[in-house]
Amino acid sequence: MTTRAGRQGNQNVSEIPLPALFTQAKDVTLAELHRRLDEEGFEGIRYSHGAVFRFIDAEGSRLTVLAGRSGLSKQALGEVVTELERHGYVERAPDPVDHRAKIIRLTERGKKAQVAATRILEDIEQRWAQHLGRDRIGGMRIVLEEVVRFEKARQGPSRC
Amino acid sequence: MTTRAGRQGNQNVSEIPLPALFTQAKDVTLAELHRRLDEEGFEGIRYSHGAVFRFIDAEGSRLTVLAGRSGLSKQALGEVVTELERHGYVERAPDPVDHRAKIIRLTERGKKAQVAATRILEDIEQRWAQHLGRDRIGGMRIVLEEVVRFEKARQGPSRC
DNA sequence: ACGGTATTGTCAAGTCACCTGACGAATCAC
DNA sequence: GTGATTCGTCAGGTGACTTGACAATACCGT
Repeated sequence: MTTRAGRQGNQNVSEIPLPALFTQAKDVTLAELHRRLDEEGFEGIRYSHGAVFRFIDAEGSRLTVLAGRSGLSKQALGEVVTELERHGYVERAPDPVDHRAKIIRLTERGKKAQVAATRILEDIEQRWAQHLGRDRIGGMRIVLEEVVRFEKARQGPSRC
Repeated sequence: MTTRAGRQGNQNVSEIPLPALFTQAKDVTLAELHRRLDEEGFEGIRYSHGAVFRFIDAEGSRLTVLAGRSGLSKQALGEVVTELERHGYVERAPDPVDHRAKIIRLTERGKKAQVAATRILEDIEQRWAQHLGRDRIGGMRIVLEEVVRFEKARQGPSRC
């Protein structure tokens, strides 16, 4: 039995809507990334943790800075940091200059996880390139970035 | 030529991770879709409602069928249906054959919203095509679909 | 006709990824 | 030095899901 719906009087059933297509692409990529991270011993890493791994500075960053860069609220990011701290990927150190602030820093384990995640994502992209064409995957990346930039420019101007 | 960064081992910031890229593409598309639906008088439509609009049959569908097609649990889908019912997009009618089941059917308003959503998404894609190249957008779509199929084939066999 | 099993949809409760509002502590601006 | 601002946390809420339990109904073999 086919899992396809296909009985709707409309012809283009195979035309999967754009948001669904993007979501599926994200989901399969993330599933593979997390599966392989887990495989390598980096357990408990979830989607939202990327906000830290992606934006943290080598010498550590303040929570507020991380929140700003990731676009999350500082409360949300604080929770993510607590979670990562519990798993041993980051640590909170008091800022010697500003006693209100704490500096969030990757532990050794955190740095290794960061490197592993980058490597796995590159590997996934390379495998796609091998099977579906290097120029086609590269083109997809570029067009996606342009699409995002284009739509943000269209929607953004209202934002102050 | 363009501002592209070669992968020379330099940790250039412009290499946005794939999951983030897909998520951003989804977000800007969905923002535009919902903004324009709202503009046309179709209010209260949210992301999860697509599970109904995408998979419902013209003559109506059972909740269980919709859940199966969308991949959601029937509880989750039931909640979505209740929400859409409250906004007047769908209605629950008892199945005359099977008294356990209820048939979920689009109202006139629901059908108009469905048509509008399809039209808006086509329009968004066409505008991208005009500004960024028809073949490039078409290519992105095809490659994305292949990527999803490829990854699902890779991940799928181990499941179940 | 009857008892066992499978199916339909709903209720309850929990998880994850966010959000806003309120707040004490520390720093900055004048 | 007093007031305003900034830093991170606590409390509580929402949206989009999940699993488990359940009554009502339908199906099936005897």
